[in-house]
Amino acid sequence: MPELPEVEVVRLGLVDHVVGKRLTEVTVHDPRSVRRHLAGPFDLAARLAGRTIVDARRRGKYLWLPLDDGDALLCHLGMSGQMLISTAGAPPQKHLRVTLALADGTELRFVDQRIFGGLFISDEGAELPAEIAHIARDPLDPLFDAEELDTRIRRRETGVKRALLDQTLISGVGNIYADESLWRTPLHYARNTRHLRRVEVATLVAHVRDVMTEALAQGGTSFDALYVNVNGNSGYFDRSLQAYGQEGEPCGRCGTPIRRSPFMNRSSYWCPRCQPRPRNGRY
DNA sequence: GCTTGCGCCTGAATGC
DNA sequence: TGCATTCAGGCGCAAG
Repeated sequence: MPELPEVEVVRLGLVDHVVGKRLTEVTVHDPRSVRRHLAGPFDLAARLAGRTIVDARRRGKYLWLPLDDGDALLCHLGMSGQMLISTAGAPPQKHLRVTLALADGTELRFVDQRIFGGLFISDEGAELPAEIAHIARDPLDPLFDAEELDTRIRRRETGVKRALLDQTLISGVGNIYADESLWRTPLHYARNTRHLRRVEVATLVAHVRDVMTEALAQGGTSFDALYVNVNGNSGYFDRSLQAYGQEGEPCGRCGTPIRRSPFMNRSSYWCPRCQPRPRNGRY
């Protein structure tokens, strides 16, 4: 599934393949993929036709394409979304949801098996769409403020992994990178944010940034010039994961079998020795 | 205001 | 073999 590094790879692909180009016709094949565009699929298509894409930007896992009229086309890939460049007339992909035809004869195609992602237009959203203004900066953003995060996270009364997944505190962190960063620090996912020490928060944030930077470096290598890549199989996951998905495997530090615990209707992977479960909520 | 949990989806994997 | 159930995940929003 696309996490921040994969989304950044997609953004770079969009810069290369669609920025500066004019949209000629937009076809919505499945209205569920534009459900966040409240005016409906026909309105979305009509407003995009004839517009020129002037940039490709990102905040956290959101992408947006500023248009020449000041509006922006927002995109979230969700769990399974892909942005593909095709030549017009190429056979449709199995889960093709929206086709955006470009004046040069190519097509930008939004393909999404599970429809957790989607497209919508933000009025006057070229600079920063209002719909995503609540999303915090991510750790790869030059203006990311680690001091501010430290203050806000330690004011919270919640588990540290919940905080990592809260996009209003820090964006771009999904379940996989949360587990990897907590393993590296190391911290148990249920540690109370209120009782974290400054150095623990600082170390955690440094590891989040490292994990993402490493994944970005490796994800970029699988990028194909004709394919705005986003299938999550960046190769990084196969080689480098220390915690996520490693249930029963020996911890890379101490050899203790990695454990899997239910967490927010999904899973958390952790080393019971390096990341001991807090007993009273403080530790 | 802050925190928590549900529902949206599909298809692979698992259970009976 | 075939049908039913479970699981995975990010995010918005309603409820607590």
